[in-house]
Amino acid sequence: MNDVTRPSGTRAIARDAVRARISEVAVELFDEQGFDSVTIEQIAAAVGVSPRSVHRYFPAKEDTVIGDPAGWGEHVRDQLVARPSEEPIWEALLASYEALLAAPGRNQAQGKKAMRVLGSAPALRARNFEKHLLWASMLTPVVAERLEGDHRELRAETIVQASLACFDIALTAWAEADAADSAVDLLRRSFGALQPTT
Amino acid sequence: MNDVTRPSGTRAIARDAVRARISEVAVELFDEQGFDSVTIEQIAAAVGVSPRSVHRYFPAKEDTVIGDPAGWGEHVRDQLVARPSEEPIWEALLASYEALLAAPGRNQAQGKKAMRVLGSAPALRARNFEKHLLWASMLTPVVAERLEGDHRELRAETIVQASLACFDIALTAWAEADAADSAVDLLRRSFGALQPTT
DNA sequence: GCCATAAGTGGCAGAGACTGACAGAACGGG
DNA sequence: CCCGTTCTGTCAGTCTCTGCCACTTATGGC
Repeated sequence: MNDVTRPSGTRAIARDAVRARISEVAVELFDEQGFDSVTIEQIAAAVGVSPRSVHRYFPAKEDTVIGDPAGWGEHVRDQLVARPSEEPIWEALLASYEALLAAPGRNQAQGKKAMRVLGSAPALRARNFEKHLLWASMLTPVVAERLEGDHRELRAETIVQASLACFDIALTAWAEADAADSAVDLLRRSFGALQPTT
Repeated sequence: MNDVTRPSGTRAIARDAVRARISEVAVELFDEQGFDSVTIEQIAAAVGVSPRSVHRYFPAKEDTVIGDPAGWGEHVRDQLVARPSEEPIWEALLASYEALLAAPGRNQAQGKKAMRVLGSAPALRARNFEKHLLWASMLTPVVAERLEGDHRELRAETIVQASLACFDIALTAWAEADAADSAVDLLRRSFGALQPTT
């Protein structure tokens, strides 16, 4: 996951570290006190930087939890493109998301806490949806390519959004459940509830 | 358009009228200048009320465009409950949304402008998604009631979210299209791209 | 018709998120 | 070691949103 930026430098490393630290502290505080009652000032004080710097790393308060949408979105898209073209689209999408869940750099415990916090505040869930829209714009062209018949664009959009909804539902259920089911199992189950028409 | 506030029940009438007027003016301004560059103060001045009052009618700036989520959500749920129980769930959901589109009080032209504005700003799209979450929480129990087999809750959640995605996609496409297709046609087409497994 | 009550409104003060500008500190390359 | 780049903190400011209080006005009981 660490795309150690080529420009050999202590600076880039330090920046990533500070960024990760802010995110970590923020999620911790949100989990304890609730998203709304934690101020940027508190986060900054806990980390040991100025409030201005927190805003430099994360444009919006919600981004401290969401992370970098574009990076993971590209990951999913690349997985999807790599799937064999004769594979049904729904299975290809499922496999792509599974690959994301299995990707390195996804700390299970911390990821679960982040998901739990993410579900606690409407503002966060809404911001998370923005990420989904970004992913949708990346995935829809790939899906449309594979479809046949009329209205490919609209159908592709529908299928992609539905798959993202499955992804979101599975992760939400996983974060709330008592660890009885794995995220992958929930994802497969959610995908199993729908089927694109041919 | 300007209702004289003469008869009995002046307060309730005036309240609804002011609320509608604020929403109308706000959407108009957002469409002209963009959501972010219009301030509450401008809206208040254009309507002829104080900024404080605008916030009294609409807790958040985005709500001037979104409207009242709970009211329409109940409308959809009531429609769904009223559908015959032997009807396939996917058809029942489609019929419920169709009834919403045909409901009185949905001005076609103004609705289209609102949808266009709604798609223009991330903050608005996010807020719209919160409406979807509210609707989902109302519809999921009804859908779960109709399902059979295992994992009813998760499957119901998946089906409801997918249907809401269809609803959103159809309206977005309708607002952007050159009026070639009606909203109902687009909705049916989007629903047609998916099918819940039995 | 008169008056007490409740509802609605406006103005004020303040918290909090976010932004731009600028000066100083830390770091990396030469 | 020096200089330019990068990062950071401070300051000032905008805007959304929320209590609070005083004032106006419609409503209902008499």
